[in-house]
Amino acid sequence: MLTALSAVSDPVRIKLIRDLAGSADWTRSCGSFDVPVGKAALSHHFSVLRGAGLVEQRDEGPRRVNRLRREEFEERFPGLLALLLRDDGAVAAE
Amino acid sequence: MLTALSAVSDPVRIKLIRDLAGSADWTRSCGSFDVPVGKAALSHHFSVLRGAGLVEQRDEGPRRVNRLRREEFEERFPGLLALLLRDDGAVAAE
DNA sequence: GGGACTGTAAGATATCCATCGAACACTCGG
DNA sequence: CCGAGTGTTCGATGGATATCTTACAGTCCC
Repeated sequence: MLTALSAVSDPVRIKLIRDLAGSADWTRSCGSFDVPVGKAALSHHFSVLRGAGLVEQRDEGPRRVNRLRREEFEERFPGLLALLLRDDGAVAAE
Repeated sequence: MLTALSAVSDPVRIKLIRDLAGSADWTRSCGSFDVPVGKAALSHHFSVLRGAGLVEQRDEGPRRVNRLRREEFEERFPGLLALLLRDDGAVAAE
């Protein structure tokens, strides 16, 4: 539980989750997100999201594509994903 | 939103919230919680919870008593408080 | 096979934050 | 007024973590 809450307490990771939520499963490679960090940090953030059970990854040729684990996450932490996806703009405002 | 999520990503603060949820409003002074930190750190944690809008404080003679702002917090972050109060033991397990 | 591209791993740095100890402000009861 | 009790503030410290740079491991295409 602390793992999930910490994973979700980062502006970069929230943006990743939101972008991922707005795309179909397995359509977004790691490099396709517009976040202001280098690829090493990005890789780290995906690792954290994976560790929290929020994101699943799969190799597809040279790229690694992602999927938001909606159902699994909802079962373990009911309402948390919905909370993150609502209220757009609240992140940047703080 | 990040403020609230960060506030809630700490084992000491989660314990405070849960203990507070199990008590009537304005019945718990700051020193009445069984957490393994000194009073300076405890004061800091209450400050964070206050800043996140989760807790309200009031002076009552020499003591400072607390109240969980259930309705207000539920309105701003639907489902988050319920998530924290459910699944006892999940914090210690991580 | 040699580049281009994508992502990870390792090491270094820097910042944030949880904690503590000590000093201070306040209230109450002798 | 003084001491006990309660909580805050300040400065310092240590640990976690977000970030970068560089180097490496893949895959694909020419």
